[in-house]
Amino acid sequence: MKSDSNNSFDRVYEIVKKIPKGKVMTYKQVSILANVKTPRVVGFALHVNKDPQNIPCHRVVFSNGSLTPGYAFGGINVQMKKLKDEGVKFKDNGVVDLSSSLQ
DNA sequence: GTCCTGACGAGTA
DNA sequence: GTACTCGCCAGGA
Repeated sequence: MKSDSNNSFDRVYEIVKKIPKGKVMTYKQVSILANVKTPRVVGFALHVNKDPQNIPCHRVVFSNGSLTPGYAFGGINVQMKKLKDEGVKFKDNGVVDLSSSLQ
């Protein structure tokens, strides 16, 4: 029957799960790779993520490098801490340095 | 079956 | 340079 990545949501999960450690991806990038029309679906997919332990939502950031405001794991500070711990570089404004961390 | 909301992005004023 | 609005899709009530 249908494969795992047959739905847009599953595709988003596949992409996010494939983000390497120390790297981040923007909602737009995920939406394009997942073949979704709007990045909004990506955010919604992560919001209803069924495998938060396998889906590093903290590696998905805004196209401007900002972190997710509604981080479901604890908050932006936790998200930032995790990303820093993985080797992701941050700028002085508290946003991810996409120039070095963008997948 | 229908309406509203929602973790965004880009364009325009 | 900043702020606001519009468009898009999917899920839940």
